[in-house]
Amino acid sequence: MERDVFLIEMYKALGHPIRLDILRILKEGPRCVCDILPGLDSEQSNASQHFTVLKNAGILKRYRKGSQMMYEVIDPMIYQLISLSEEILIHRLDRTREALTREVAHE
Amino acid sequence: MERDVFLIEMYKALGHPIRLDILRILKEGPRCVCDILPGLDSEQSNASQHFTVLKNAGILKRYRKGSQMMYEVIDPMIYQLISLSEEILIHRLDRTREALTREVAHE
DNA sequence: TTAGTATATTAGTTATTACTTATATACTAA
DNA sequence: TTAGTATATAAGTAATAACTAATATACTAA
Repeated sequence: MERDVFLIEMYKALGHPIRLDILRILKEGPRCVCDILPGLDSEQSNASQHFTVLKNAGILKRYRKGSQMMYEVIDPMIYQLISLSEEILIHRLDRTREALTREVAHE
Repeated sequence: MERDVFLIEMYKALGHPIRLDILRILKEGPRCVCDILPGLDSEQSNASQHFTVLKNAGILKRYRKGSQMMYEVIDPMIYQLISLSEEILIHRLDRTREALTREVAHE
C-alpha cells in the first residue's frame, strides 16, 4: 500500500522521546517554541529539527505570531493514538506481573 | 517518563513497511515464517531480522513447531492501534480535499 | 549418520537519523 | 539603521537502523 508511506512517517515521528515530550506539552494547546523549549531536554537547534519532523509527518502545523513561532497539533486524535499505545503497554505489564505471580506460586 | 522507552520501541517497530506487512499477515492468526515470507518483499535473512525487531518490541512472540518457527501477535490491540492511525490519516486526507474544494470554488 | 529444509545469527556495509556548531532569517524596539 | 531576541536552516559528525552475504542451529527424513 502506498498510503503506508504516511503511516510509517507518523510512527517514526512518534518514535523519539523529545518528540513525545513536545506532543505532551502541546496537548494543552498551541504554544510558541519559547514556551516549549524549557520543558525539553534538548538544545534549541536540535529541538527545532524535531519540530520539523513532527510538522513533516503531518502531526503539527506552525504559524508565526510576531517574533515567535507557534506550533499546534493538527488533529487531536493523535492523543487517542498515544493513549491507546500506553494502554497496550499497561496491558503487557499486567500480563507480565500475572505470569510472575503464577511462577512464584509454583515454587 | 521511563515507560516511554517501551512506547518508543513500539512506534519504531511499526515504522517500517515490511514489519507492517508482517503484522497484516499475522492478523489472520499464528503463521510459520515459511507462510509469511512469500508475502514479503524481503530476503529470508532480512525478514528474520524484522521478526526479531517485532518480537523485541513486545509485539510478537514465537515458538517452534517441528522444523518451523511460528510467530504470533501477543496483543491484538495492536490492530486497533493501526486502525486508529489509518483513521487519522483518512481524516487528514479529507481535510486536504476539503481545503482544495474551497480553493477551487474561490477561483 | 547424512542430507535437506527452515530459520536465526553474525559480520560487514550502506543508508538513515540524531546531534552539534555555526550561521541565516524574521521580527521588534530603541 | 542598529542591536537584540526568537527561531530555522545548513553542514559536518556521530549514532543507529537496514540490508546483504555467509554461516550456524534445530529439526526431519532417509
